[in-house]
Amino acid sequence: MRATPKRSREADRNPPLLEIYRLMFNRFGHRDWWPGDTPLEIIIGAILTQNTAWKNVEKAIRNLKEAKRLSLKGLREVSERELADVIRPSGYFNQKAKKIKAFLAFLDDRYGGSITKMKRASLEKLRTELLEVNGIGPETADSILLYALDKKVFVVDAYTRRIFARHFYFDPNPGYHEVQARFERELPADAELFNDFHAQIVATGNRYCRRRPRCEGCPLEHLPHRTD
DNA sequence: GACCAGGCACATC
DNA sequence: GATGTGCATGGT
Repeated sequence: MRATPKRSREADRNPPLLEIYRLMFNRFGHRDWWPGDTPLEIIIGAILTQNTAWKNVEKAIRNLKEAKRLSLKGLREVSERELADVIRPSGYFNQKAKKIKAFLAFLDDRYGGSITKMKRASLEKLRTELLEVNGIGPETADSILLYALDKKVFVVDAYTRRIFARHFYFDPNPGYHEVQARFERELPADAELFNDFHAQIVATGNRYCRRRPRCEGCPLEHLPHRTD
């Protein structure tokens, strides 16, 4: 018999994940995510927000709209160079221009340039395909699947890992799949819940659980947490 | 002026 | 499999 790690005693007292959702929801209200009007805008936003403050993404999206490039046609016709210039405020603009172009090539190649057609494919098939697109990793793929294509996946981001590791749901620096699997196992399989829960986590993370946590006023302030 | 943000690919060990 | 590095703007 192996010695029980110290963490598990804390972990055993953790409220169920749904209770955490309720705490956040009571604090922030329904978040009405993703902040974007069309599936395409959501997909572009998911790429632009990689390791970037959303404020900067908003500027880049505004630029795209003003340049009339936030459409499949507009994005196909713009050069990678010009696209990079338009999305400059979002940072990593050369990389991200390449990534957007890679997504478009994928969409045109596999789904005849139709997001509607893409939507009809299965979650598993789409996830595998998206991960093969250069510049789309697990979080971006899952954000696209959940928020643009209405697929039932739980999106894990830096805040999800940080907040829930901090409150003993995981060891420090848990893997993406480990976290995702637990949320999907323990929560009711409900796309609307997955949608709003992730949004609540971002709201909480943005305000209270950045790399240097500011726990005062956090909806989870009263729960046990690591202090390192 | 340092630190950080809703990641990802690629190199190296 | 874990760990390190480049990518880059703009807010605190």
